[in-house]
Amino acid sequence: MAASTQGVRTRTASVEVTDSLVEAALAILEESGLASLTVRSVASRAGVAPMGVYSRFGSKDGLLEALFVHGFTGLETAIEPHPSPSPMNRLRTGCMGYREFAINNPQMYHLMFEQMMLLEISPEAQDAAQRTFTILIDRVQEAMNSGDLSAGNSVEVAQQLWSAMHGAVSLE
Amino acid sequence: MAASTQGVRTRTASVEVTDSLVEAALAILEESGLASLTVRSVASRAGVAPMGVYSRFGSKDGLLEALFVHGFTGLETAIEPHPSPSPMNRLRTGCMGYREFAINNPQMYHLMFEQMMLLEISPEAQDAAQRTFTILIDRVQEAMNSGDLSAGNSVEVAQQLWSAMHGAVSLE
DNA sequence: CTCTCTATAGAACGTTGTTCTTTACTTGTA
DNA sequence: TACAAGTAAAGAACAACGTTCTATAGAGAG
Repeated sequence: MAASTQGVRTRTASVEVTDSLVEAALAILEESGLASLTVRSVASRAGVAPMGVYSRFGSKDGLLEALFVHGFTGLETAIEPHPSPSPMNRLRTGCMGYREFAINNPQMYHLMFEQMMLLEISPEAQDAAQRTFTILIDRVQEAMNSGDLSAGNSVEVAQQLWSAMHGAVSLE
Repeated sequence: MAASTQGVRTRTASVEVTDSLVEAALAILEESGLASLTVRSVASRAGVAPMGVYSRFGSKDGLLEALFVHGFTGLETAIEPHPSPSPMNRLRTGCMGYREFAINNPQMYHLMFEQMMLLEISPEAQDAAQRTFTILIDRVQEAMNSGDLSAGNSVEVAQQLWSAMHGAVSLE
């Protein structure tokens, strides 16, 4: 912030505090669950006052949204399939990566779809989710092009695939 | 309660207060969402003190669980298909009833799967959910018996069907 | 009619998200 | 180097939540 009115870059104290807060929140989320993720607990673990959360993220929801984006970034790399010559194989390993992510980060996975459903999410957060979904669409399209998957609307098929995966891991 | 030690049935004041609380909670849930469903707001709307919720349901979670059961009872009748000679038709109308229930009672639908995922639910509440799921299994089995659906494990197929439906309406 | 017991109303407690105020530090200037 | 100015953080404070406590009113038994 500040940066004053000049072009001079002001060293704004501790930029890494933002990362500390996110890290602390992630740790608490996976260790103790969403119920224990309070503004006070996160700030305390990060070594700052609760006010810090509001300076950086505006509100608790802002912090949750940062976690949301972080989660989708992680999911994006998780569904990045192993390099394989077979498009169908790439699609399969991507789906398995999705399942593993959900199983290994249950709290985070739950938070992500929690937010997606009931909290209105910012455009940039929506971008993060869309980007991940696009990867799935690309994999489906590849499989269709190679003939491994019968041709059709790749977006719709990807949607159904996501639906099925989400439903399956939720029940699991 | 009490009912004293004798067999004499004591008229315990107002049994219908329990129903009033559930009704008030349902109204607030659909009108204003889960965030507005506080112990105070429910008790106030039902015309009793907050303590009433704890006398009847033990806690707020107890009240939510009562709503959970109520919701599954409603879902059960919603997926009860139109009488039709075709098993496949009955399965389809049941699935459409499921979707309509979710769309017409979004808050309730969300609450039901919210609870199912993160709150440990009592055996009787689990029964209510199981009973609903059993109906779906029966429909699938019927369709399999008639040959409309290729034979297989009806439970697994029903699970996949539910997963797909849940995923679809969640994204929708 | 009186006594006893139960269930309720209403206040109170601890914790939450959020805001306010004071303090201390960083930063640009003389 | 010393000083003025502005910002960010610390910690108290506030409203609302779930929950508990306590005193009271009201229903049944004798």
